[in-house]
This record gives sequence, C-alpha cells and structure tokens, in this order.
Amino acid sequence: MKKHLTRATKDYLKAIYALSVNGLSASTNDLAKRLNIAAASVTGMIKRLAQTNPPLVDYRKHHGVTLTPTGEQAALEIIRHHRLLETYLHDSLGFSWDEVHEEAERLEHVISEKFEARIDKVLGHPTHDPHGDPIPDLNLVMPQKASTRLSTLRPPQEAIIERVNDEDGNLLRYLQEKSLVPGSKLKIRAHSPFDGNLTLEINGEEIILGPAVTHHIFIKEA
Amino acid sequence: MKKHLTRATKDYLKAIYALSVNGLSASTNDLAKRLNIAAASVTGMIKRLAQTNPPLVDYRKHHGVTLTPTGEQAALEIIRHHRLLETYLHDSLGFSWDEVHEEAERLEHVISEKFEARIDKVLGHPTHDPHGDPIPDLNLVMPQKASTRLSTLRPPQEAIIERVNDEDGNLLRYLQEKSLVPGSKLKIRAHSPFDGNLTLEINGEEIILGPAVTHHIFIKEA
DNA sequence: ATACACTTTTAGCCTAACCTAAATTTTATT
DNA sequence: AATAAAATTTAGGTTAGGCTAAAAGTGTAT
Ligand SMILES: [Mn+2]
Ligand SMILES: [Mn+2]
Ligand SMILES: [Mn+2]
Ligand SMILES: [Mn+2]
Repeated sequence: MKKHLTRATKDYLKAIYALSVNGLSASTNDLAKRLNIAAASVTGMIKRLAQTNPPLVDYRKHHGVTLTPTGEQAALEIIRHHRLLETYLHDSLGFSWDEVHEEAERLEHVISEKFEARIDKVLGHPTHDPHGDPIPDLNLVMPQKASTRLSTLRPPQEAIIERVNDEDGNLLRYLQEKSLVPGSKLKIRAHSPFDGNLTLEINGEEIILGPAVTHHIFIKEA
Repeated sequence: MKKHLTRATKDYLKAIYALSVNGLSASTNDLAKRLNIAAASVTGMIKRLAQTNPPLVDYRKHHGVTLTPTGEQAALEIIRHHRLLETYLHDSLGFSWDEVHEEAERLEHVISEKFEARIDKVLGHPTHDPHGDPIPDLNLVMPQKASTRLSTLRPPQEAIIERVNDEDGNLLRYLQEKSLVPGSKLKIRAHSPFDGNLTLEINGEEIILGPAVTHHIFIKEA
C-alpha cells in the first residue's frame, strides 16, 4: 500500500525521529519550529501521516506524535542517505564539514539505492559521518549515539569528542578552527559556576568555552 | 525578479529546449507526450511560464512556445547539470551508461553550483557525456551537436559514432553489446530499400541494423 | 469552399502543503 | 478550583501542478 513518500513527508518523519530520541513523543510546536512551518500546518500534515496505509505515525490529539515501525524505517532510510552523503561530500568531493549538511539535505531525497550502495562502497562502509553522527547500517540498525554533553563535565575529567551538532555552519567553522572535532582529546581544567564557562586543554593549549558551545559537543569520557 | 524555479518548471524548460533544436517552436502535444502530462495541463503551465517576470517562454496561442533568452539560460544550466552528472556517475561511481540518465534526471534539480564545480573539476572539465552529448561550458555555451543520423548513410560511406540517444535503457544495453558507442568506426556495406536495414562493418564484424536502431545513432562522416 | 480530423484551449475539479485567524484544550499558577 | 498562559486544533484560504470532458481553432482533402 506504500506508494512514494513525498519530500515533505520525509522531512516530517526525519524531524519526528530527531525529536523522539528521548523516547517521548514529538510536539506540534517543536516540529513547527524545527521545520520552519506554522503549527497549524503541522497539525494538518500529522493527521495525514497518521491516516496513510500503513500509518507512518501514531497521533493522539493534543499529545504529539511518535513514529510507527513503518515510519521509523522510512526515517532511518533517509538518515542513512543523509549521513552517507555528508561523508561522501566531505571525504570524496572535498566539501568542508560546514557545507555538507545543506547539500545532503537536498540530495537525500532523490538518490537511488544504487547510488547509496556505490558511495557506501567507495567510502568503505563508514559508520560515522563527518560530525561524528552514527550512520544506520544496511539493515537500518542505528548504532548508539553519544549523548553526554561537554557542558556536563567538571575538572579534572578528561574526554574524547565523539560528535558535534551539525546544524549550525558558523558553529562548525568555529569548532574546526579550535580543533574541536571528533577524536580530539581534552582535559577539563576549570568550571565557572555562574556563566558555565569551561576551561579546557586541547593539543596542549588552553581555551575557554561558553555553554553555547559546550552544549553542542558530545563526548565520551576518557 | 525570479526567485527559485520549481522542478516542474525546469522539466518544461528542458523539454522545450529539446524540442526546439530545429529552431521551430515546441507544440503543446509534443511537450505533453515527452513529459507524460495531459495536453490541457501543458497549456496551463505554458501560460504561467510566459507570465513570469522576466518571461521564460514566448507563447502564441495555438502556435507553440519558444524559450526566451532567460528561459534558454535556465534550460542550459539544467542540461549542464544533467550531463555532468551522467559523466560523473559513469566515470567516477561506476554506473553503466544505461543507468545514468534516470539518476541524473533526479539529481540535476537539487545539486548546488558548488557540487557542479567539484565534479566538473574531478572529471577534468569534460566536453561530452557518456552518450556523446555535448556539455554546455561554464558560460553555458553549448557546443555543436552531431545531427546526422546513421540511418541516412548509404554504402560505401564510412563514419564515426559521435552520440546516441540516451533515453531508452534497453536500446543502450543493446548498443553497448554491439560496441555501437561514441568513437566506434563503421563502414556501410549495404542498404535494403524496403525495410531500411543497414549492413555495416564494425570492428571487423558485419552486423545488420534496422531503422529503429540506426535512427538513434548520430555520426560524423569519416 | 466545405467538411472532417487533429490539435489546442477552456472550464471545472482535485490533491498536497502550505498560510492566518479564531476557537479550543491543556498546563501552570495562584 | 479558578483563571491565565501556552499549545494545539479548526476553519477557511492560497498556490502549484496535475486531471477529464467539452469547446474551439487549424489545416487538409476533397
Ligand atoms: Mn537507501
Ligand atoms: Mn552530520
Ligand atoms: Mn549550475
Ligand atoms: Mn546523456
């Protein structure tokens, strides 16, 4: 019964997936903000997603949506496309890591399974995109995702950057300049209680980062 | 005044360009057939293309459309994308020449100028796609296109294949099997008057081809 | 010059996805 | 428990781009 998912549909599924990582349902307002669409429009679309056959989402009026297994599969398929594309654009075509997101956002909807398979092979079946986000495998199993924010660390903890938020190009350019990229090792030297600034050592240098930065860096403790 | 051309708009412009190679205007019916859209819908769309600012087409009721300079630029931009993509998919990603058209048809609408520039560079600024079609250059100047059909040759003419029609995957697979690809040299040995069959020599072998094949192969005389 | 076939346009409808404004429901605060 | 604020849904509208059926225009063959 599943025909062809439109671009708008896929964007909604991806957004719902992203907002449901916590296991909770995604709210109309949060979806509206993330998709840059009026809340009323989101309600309308959600209702249609819930009425497809098979349904793509479960919807309880006034209580948000969650993905059905069908919807989640579709979301994972698109996320796989997105992250493989980002990796390909970065590693094979020389895009910088702040440019890949926007391009992948458009390409993810139109590439064939053949294209996906080709770049997956060329890249050697990568497991993470340039920002450290995990790439769902061929069976659409999503590896665990780093969820500890750098902002939660306190001296004298040490950590390795695992991934960074890829949605803000300006932030990405800043992070690259400071070598705040996946794989980098850092040691927490100090924490300022009121502004939340962290002083940390990276590559032998000391830098101070505010919460607007550390909130978007995810680490694993070293 | 022009913001962003929709996918449908770009498809129309490309089709009008293709149907106007002869210098004549494109008819409603021919566009409908090529785009797989009802003739009435084509009339509706054409009217809108003629009313954009600046106009993309010139339209005279009952007498077809032609591209304005603005429309032609837009068409050439898409054709450049299409042919660069076909070349990239073929040369760099290992797609066979009968698979590239369909994939490029979807990708051509979403790649950025950055993506275009990157693959153009990786490919070494190619001038022809895998089927021998010329690629408009960076200034959107379209090289001359081979227009002599193999079907018009008679013994004992000799020729080199310059390009083949890329719209039918089955034909392309057949042609490849017979080495009827751009660059191949052939000698006309015989012509059958009623069925139009041509007997020709290629790579030292003799083959007989009907008009359904020879009509879609374009050559330059050797 | 007329008649008929073919092409094209008009008229009226439809769907997907958006929008704003108004109504309603939920939730948070007293 | 009442009310105010915030979130959500409903109602009504728009635009792009399709569709079919019917009307009208064009060109050809007698
Ligand atoms: Mn896929
Ligand atoms: Mn990413
Ligand atoms: Mn371009
Ligand atoms: Mn081609």
